[in-house]
Amino acid sequence: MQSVQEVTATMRAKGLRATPQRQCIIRLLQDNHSHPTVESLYEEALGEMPTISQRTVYQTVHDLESLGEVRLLDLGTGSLRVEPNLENPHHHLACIVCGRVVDIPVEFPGLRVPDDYLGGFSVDTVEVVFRGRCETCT
Amino acid sequence: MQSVQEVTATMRAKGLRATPQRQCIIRLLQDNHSHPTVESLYEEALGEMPTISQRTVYQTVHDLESLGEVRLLDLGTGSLRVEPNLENPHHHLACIVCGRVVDIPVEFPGLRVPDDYLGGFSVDTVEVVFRGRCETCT
DNA sequence: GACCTTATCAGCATTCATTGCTGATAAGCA
DNA sequence: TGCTTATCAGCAATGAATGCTGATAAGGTC
Repeated sequence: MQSVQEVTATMRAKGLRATPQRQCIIRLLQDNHSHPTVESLYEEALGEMPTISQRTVYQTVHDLESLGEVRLLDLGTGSLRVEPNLENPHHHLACIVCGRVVDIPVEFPGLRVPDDYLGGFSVDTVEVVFRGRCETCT
Repeated sequence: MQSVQEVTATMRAKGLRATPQRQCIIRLLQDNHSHPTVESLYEEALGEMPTISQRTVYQTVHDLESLGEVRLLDLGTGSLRVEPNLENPHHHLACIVCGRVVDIPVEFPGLRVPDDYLGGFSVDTVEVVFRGRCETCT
């Protein structure tokens, strides 16, 4: 995602208000490669804004998705995860025990649906998920 | 998955009881390529067994997973989907609108995590999900 | 800087998928 | 046929996510 200044500018350009709550969440997502859940984002935000509500975090994260600043991942870990790193295309490696997710910044050429199997589908995205156990969960 | 007879034999061998409810669900899954949700399986089962409970369907489906007869997929469509086709390795194409899932029986060579990025992870499975819109949802 | 309009917020209730729990039932063995 | 005990039905409970509403404050205007 872009810098806090750029994102807030984009929000204002779209008629959205750059509230302290939103700026706080945007700040917490800067250079964040931990794929946080909304819950963990919320808990971090509580440190800076003791009255922020979980609802606001959900809303903000969805707003940021609409603006194209983050992606919301469902990797089967039970809850939504926020992915602010859209600049470098990559795939994911997820721990089936603790839910930790790390980026695999590799492109796999030839990863497309053969025409025979398309059956009228129009494909937008390809997602590769490697699953296993991380070092501490082995 | 194997035939109804084979699966029930496997269950008995493992000390599980082959109840009519379980046999009904196993039958509904035979040659089923629709990736049904538990809810839809339950509704189909109600036609044959009007008193079966959703809870039983959940339990049975998990039991079948433990026996290695089915896989339970979370493709981000909001609910669990049952995959009885484990014989032919394949990936998935999912409609982001209606949740329909079809198999893509293609293997992609070279789909592995480069050692540089493993970081102590031991990888068990690779899953490729193509997302888009199916013909009727376009 | 003060004012006003209205998007946003906090907090709570609600939904939906899934799992926990318990007395009653029936599968499969002797 | 009878007995033991896994399984079932039905309901309550959990957890993630969303809907709702009065109160609040962001940001443009004067």
